Amino acid sequence: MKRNSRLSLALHTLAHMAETPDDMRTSSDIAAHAGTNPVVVRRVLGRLREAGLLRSEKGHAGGWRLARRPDQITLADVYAALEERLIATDAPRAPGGCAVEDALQTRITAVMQDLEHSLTARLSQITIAELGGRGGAPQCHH
Amino acid sequence: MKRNSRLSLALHTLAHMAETPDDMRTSSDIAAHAGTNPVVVRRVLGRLREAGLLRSEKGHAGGWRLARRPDQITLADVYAALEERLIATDAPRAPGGCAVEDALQTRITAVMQDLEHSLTARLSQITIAELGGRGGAPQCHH
DNA sequence: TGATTTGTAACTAAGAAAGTTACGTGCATG
DNA sequence: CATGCACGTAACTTTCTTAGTTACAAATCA
Repeated sequence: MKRNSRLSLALHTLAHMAETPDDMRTSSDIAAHAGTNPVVVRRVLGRLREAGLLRSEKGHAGGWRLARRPDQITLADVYAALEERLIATDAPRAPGGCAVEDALQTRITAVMQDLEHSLTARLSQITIAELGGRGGAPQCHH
Repeated sequence: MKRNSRLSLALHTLAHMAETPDDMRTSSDIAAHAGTNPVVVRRVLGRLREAGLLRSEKGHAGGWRLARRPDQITLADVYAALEERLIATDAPRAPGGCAVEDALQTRITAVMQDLEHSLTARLSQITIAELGGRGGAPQCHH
């Protein structure tokens, strides 16, 4: 895994959970399934828990489970939870430069933010239930 | 500069060029203006040249100039020229796994591609002429 | 010819993120 | 209560990407 790997891991895991929401999964299971490390899984899923998308339990029968119904979790929730900024650029410089440059920077930033908003608007229309296959797409079992 | 720095550099440079399309600019000038290195500038702008957005000339009075009118260059052109994939994830694994996993991967990939298409559709509606300020926005000179 | 500028290769530096190890905390069960 | 299991997290290493830098050949024009 290389690019967008946190988002990819989160999406795969959530989609799986959406299929069987009652199963408790351990980070080891998830890691094995995703071909990665349990600690990496806990790091990523930890963010989703902080955002209220997942619940985790310690101890003997512990593990991870959805905190809401699958059709109540959108991709925008996931995107926000991971705090990824796919589009936004960072401000290249302090605004002390020339006026032309500042105006240009302002316009570019505005465009970027607009694009980011379009993206999240679209993400908010897709739930992990649809991703998991329970949303009209052909369905299959283990 | 850190994130999306190639895109940011390209956008700033093109926007500036859109304001005064007849000026020939050297990579040194552009680098100084952008707070970076001439070689980096040539690397980024080289991609834009390969995509037919810019022309460069060697020698004494050489430099860089737009290859088309500013209102004929869209942000989608720039995005494509830089071959950035803001959204797409790479395929996490070979498709030899279980059927459920493959179906899920297919669905996630489809969503990603859909998002990428939405993005480029939006990008194609914005020209660098608008970015530069000649598209209805308040205008200013050096 | 000589100054100037692009084109590019080769290398170094810096940063981000995954992977790994280790260990503390909490919980269920025998 | 003791044990085993699973999360939570810190600290470190590894890997990858990309910017930065140096160097030099090729091209252009006064």
